[in-house]
Parts: sequence; C-alpha cells; structure tokens
Amino acid sequence: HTYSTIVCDTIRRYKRMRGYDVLMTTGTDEHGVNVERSAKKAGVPESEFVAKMAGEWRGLWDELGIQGDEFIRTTDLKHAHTVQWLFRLCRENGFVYPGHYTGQYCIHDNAYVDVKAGENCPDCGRPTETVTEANFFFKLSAFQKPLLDWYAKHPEFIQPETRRNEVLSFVEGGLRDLSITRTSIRWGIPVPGEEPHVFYVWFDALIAYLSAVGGPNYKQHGYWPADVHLVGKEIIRFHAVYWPAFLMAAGFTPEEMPKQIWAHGWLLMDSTKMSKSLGNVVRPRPIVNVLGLDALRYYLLRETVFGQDGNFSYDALVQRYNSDLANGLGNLTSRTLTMIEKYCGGKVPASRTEGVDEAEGPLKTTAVSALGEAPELYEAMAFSRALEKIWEVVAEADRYITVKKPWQLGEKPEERQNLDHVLANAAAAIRIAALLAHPVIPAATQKIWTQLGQPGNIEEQILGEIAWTYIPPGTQVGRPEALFPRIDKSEAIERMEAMENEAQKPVAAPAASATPAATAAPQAVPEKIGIEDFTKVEMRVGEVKAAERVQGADRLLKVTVDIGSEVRQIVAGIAQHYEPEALVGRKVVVVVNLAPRKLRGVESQGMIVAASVGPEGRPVLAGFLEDVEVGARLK
RNA sequence: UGCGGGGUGGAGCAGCCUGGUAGCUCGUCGGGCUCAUAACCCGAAGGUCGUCAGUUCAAAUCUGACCCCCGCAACCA
Repeated sequence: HTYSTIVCDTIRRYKRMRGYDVLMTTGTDEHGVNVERSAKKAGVPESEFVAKMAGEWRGLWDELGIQGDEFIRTTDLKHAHTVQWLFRLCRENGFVYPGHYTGQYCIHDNAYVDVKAGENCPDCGRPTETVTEANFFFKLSAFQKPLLDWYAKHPEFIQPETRRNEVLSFVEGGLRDLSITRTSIRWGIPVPGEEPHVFYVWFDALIAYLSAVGGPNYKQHGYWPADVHLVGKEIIRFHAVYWPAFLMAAGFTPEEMPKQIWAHGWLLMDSTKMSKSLGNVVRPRPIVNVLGLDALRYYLLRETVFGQDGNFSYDALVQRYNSDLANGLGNLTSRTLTMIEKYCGGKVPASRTEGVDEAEGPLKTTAVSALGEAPELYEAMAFSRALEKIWEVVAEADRYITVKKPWQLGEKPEERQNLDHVLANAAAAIRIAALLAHPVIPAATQKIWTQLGQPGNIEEQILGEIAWTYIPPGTQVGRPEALFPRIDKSEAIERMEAMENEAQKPVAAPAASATPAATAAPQAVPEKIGIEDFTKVEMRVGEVKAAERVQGADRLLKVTVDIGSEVRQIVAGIAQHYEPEALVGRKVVVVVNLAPRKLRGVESQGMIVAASVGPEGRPVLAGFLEDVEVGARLK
C-alpha cells in the first residue's frame, strides 16, 4: 500500500505541475467480518478498532509526506449516504432483486468459505454447513454486453494490457449476478428499509471513490469522474468490472465513468509476494529513517517497471541511493554550487550571449529532450524511464563540467567569461533536472530549488512552460549542503534491518489496507491461553506401521500410525523431506482428537507433530530421546 | 494439473506492443581529473538476447513448438 500510495502521490504532484487541479483520495475499508472478528479478539468495539486502524494509516501517510486530499473511511457517514443513494438508483433502475445466497458457512469462524459442500473450513478445519440466506443481488449479468462495448470503445480503460486481456476473457466468459448484501454480518452499512441487511464489501468499498468527491452531489463538487484508479493487480476485476457496472446501473453517463484503471504489480521480496502472514513485509519507516523519504520514493519508481512485479532488496535500494542520488544528482549540485561560491562569490554568473561552443551542445540537447520526453513518460506511467531520461541530464552535466574544467578557468582571469558561462550552463541544467524530478523526489528538489536561489516553491512551477532558461545572473545561491550523504552499504542495511526487527516485535503495526478497495486483514493479537485450552489438545505417542506417498501429491505421505488404542491413517505434508521407508518403526507425536479432514481424497485422522524449520518451514518430526510406550499421552 | 511471472555480458534489470544501432545501475581492468559527497570523466574486456523452427531484405523484438526457473492454488489437520 505504501507503494500504491507513493505512486499515486507522484502522479498527483506531476499533474499539479502540469497545471491541473488534482484531487487524490485514499482511505480505509472498515467494514466486514474480518473487522468484526478482529475487534472481538482485541476486545474492543468495532468503531474503536477501526478508528485506531485509520489513525495509524493516516499517521503513516503523514510521516511519508503524502498529501492525500481526501481520506475516506468507509465508516464515514457521508460514505454510508453515498452507498445507500447508489443502491436506491440501481434498484429504481431495476438492477437489484432479492434472492438467496447459498454457500458453505463455517460456524466457528462466522464466515462463508470458498469450498464445496461437505468440505471442511480451510481456516479452522471444522466442518462447514450449507447455509442459505436471503440477500439482494446486483444484476451483473445484464452488463456483460455494455461492459464489453465499453472496453472496446475505451481500450485505454484497463491498463496495462495484460490485465486488460485478463478482464476481457473473464467478462466474455459470462457474468454471474452478484450478492451485494448480507444478513449474517452486523458490521456494515445498513440497506435502507431492509434491515438487518447490510452491504457486502464490494458494494461498499468501491463506492468510497465517489463519496470522496461529494457523493450524490458529485456534479456540484466537480472532481468526478476520476482520471485514474490505481490498484493492485489482485483487485483489478472489482475495479474494471463491478465498479463500472454499478455506475452504469445507477445511470451514470459515459462521460461520468472513470477514465482509467491502472493495475500495478506486486513488490516481491526475493521473488515472493510480501505478505503479513509470511512476515516478510518491509516497512517503510526504517528506510525513511536511514535514507530518507525521497530515497524510498526514487527507488520504488526507478527500479521497477510500473505495472510489472518488482523486486525489493535493501542492497539495490542502497545501491540506487548511492549511485543515482548521492553520486549523481547530489554530487552534481554540490560541485556546481561550490564553484559558484568559490569563483563567483556565491552569485549565479552570466552566460555568454553569443558563441555556442561545441561542448554545451549535447548538454542543451539532452536537457531539451528530457523536457519534452519526461512529461510524456510520466503521463504514460513509465516512471522508471522518465527518471532514466532525467538522469541523462545529470550525466551530461557532469561530463560537460569535466570537459570544460571550470576549476582551471578559475585560475586565469582572461577566462572569466568562459568560466561564468560554464557555471551558468551547469546551474541551468540542474534547475531542469530538479524540476522534472520533483514529482518523485519532492523534498530534495525543493532544497535544490532553494539552493539555486529560486523564489517560492518548486511545486508551483508549471512543467509545460519550462524551457532551457538561465538563472538570472546575480542570483544569490545557498550554501552547498549534501542532499544525499553517501552511506556505507552494509552499515545502512544493518541499521535498516535492526529497525525492521525492532518494528516486528510490538504487536499491532497497521495491518489493514489503504486503498479504498482492498480487503482489510488486520493481524490478530496473539493471546495467551489457559491450561484448559491446552488440555483440549490430546497428543499421544504413536508408532509408524507403514507409510506411502499419496498419488498425485508431491508433498503428502499417507502414514499408518499405531497410537495404542487404535491404528490411525494420517496424511502428513512431509513427503519432500522424509522417505516413506525411513519412517516405519519410528515413534512420533500425534494429535489424536483433531477433526478428520480429507486431503487429496485421502482421509487424515490426526496430525503428526513436527517442527517447522528455517524460512521455508522444513518439517522435522518430533521424537523422544528415551524409549516411550506407544499411546502415552503428552501433557 | 491449473493460473500468473520470468529466462538479455559476472550480478540486478530495461528494451519486445510500434522488427533495422543490444541500453541502464553495479562489478572488473587501464587511464584522466582534483571543483565535488573517496566523487566525476574517458577507454577496454565481457552478450549464440533459453532452445528449435517459421515469417521477413532484416528478429532480443512477430508466429509456432519445446526446455528451464520462480510464485500461488490444488496437497503441509
């Protein structure tokens, strides 16, 4: 989410610099079973739980300097009004009808689970029940044709293209009507006049986009339709299918449809998706503390191609920081300012008016071409290429300075004009690079702006109006100051990892979702259990009588275990680490009172206890150093 | 088995949609410079662009088949 939101913020800053009036919204999705359950676990009312969650996110955005213009919480009153209003419109237009939803329900978890009838709950393993509840359906099926027409007419609606194809084939495959209300959930927006129905997640969270810009009064508000919704690729379907369908159903005109849905990729940690359950989430705070916010922003946008999955590594992060920011832009600024200070008394010198010399040609060409292309690349969300283009200016300026050797010109009074000219050119190039890079690294470029003696805020500059211009001669520059101090790689990584580990310890870092449309999955607070809970688990010593591989499964072994009173058949996921033959005769620990569960068609009547070792969780069977009697209970 | 991502000098990645010069960061070697944050500049070595076939005057790029790697689910009760 930090990634999405930083990208979003960059777009916002870019658009502002193009002279647009931009409104960016972000927020939290606060309804649903997950929240209900987590709040219960934490022993606080839902409202309190979500308020805390929202506060944490807001705090994080503040720390990250992200200036969302609207922070929508789905528990906001105005959002409830918008949802109810949209529902009424859809209903009046005949796209909502009452029906029944039938699914597998887990009583223990209090939630529908996505399994076939007769299967057990994937979370807790208990049997599920087939439950039918009355709820309202949205006639999504009626929108197959309109949506396909819409996609055809607006090929740019879904980006990037691979995602578009995915959605297209999904819609072409036929659309099923959508259940949009629940009576089994309490924590949600009430369906007007139909209590105890509350709205189900998608007919709630998605609508937050509209709530942020006036809700029913979106026309007067003036910021609708959205130019772009930025989402993770896992939720593209909801944004590209459900959302436009809801709007069409409510009678929104083609001009009032969002213009584009951009699905970005995932940030992978060593090629695995970052997820809270894997515990491999990289938190932004340590990075910001050690390298600075701009470094994080720069890295995220420079290192990965927007739209594809990207890899995160501390190594690459520090690498980029040192080479591009410290040695590149930072050092260029520093050397230029130092020379202006030293040779020109801290005032920007005058450029020569006539006579172009051969060395400055490439510098101007590069800068002018960056001025032309970088904005186009921003426009196309090709951030990494935009930055590459901008950094060509930095490289060219370094080259130019090296070729002209102003420090030598400074020794000779008769070269005064040439010296002035060189430094004026360098300053002009830095000015352009800073302007173009501002959406990505706002703080550093503002510093450069000020150091160059430029008045006001850099963000107020309009990109379209910028050309190769010299800074007015005589402008007083600021003291050179290291914008991005170079940092030793291993030391930086150590510090960040130390802080990361520190952050892992305390319980509740914000663990919900930031985009209005992602599902919230707050982390459970680890509870202490009493002895009575422990005694519920019955573990006994068993002896393996036979073991064989389960057909068609790479990881499963079917193990026959004698537990004294009886012989059980247990399926264990250890086939990759234990040969069946080697297990026979071995004493193992078995959980015997676990509900049976079918795995790959084979019933498993218990669980063999094993340690989970290393990051990949390699199983190592528990055993005894002394001889033990089969059937002995563990307590 | 299904779904997704990928295979481009030593490492990590761009380029592929819209064929024509293989680019970037790091690393290695040699040189220059000393204004600057041990930085910056120049040069060099190093690439059958996974394989095979096809289309084409021309293929990293388009088409087809195949191989390999990674993630997710199916299968860790």
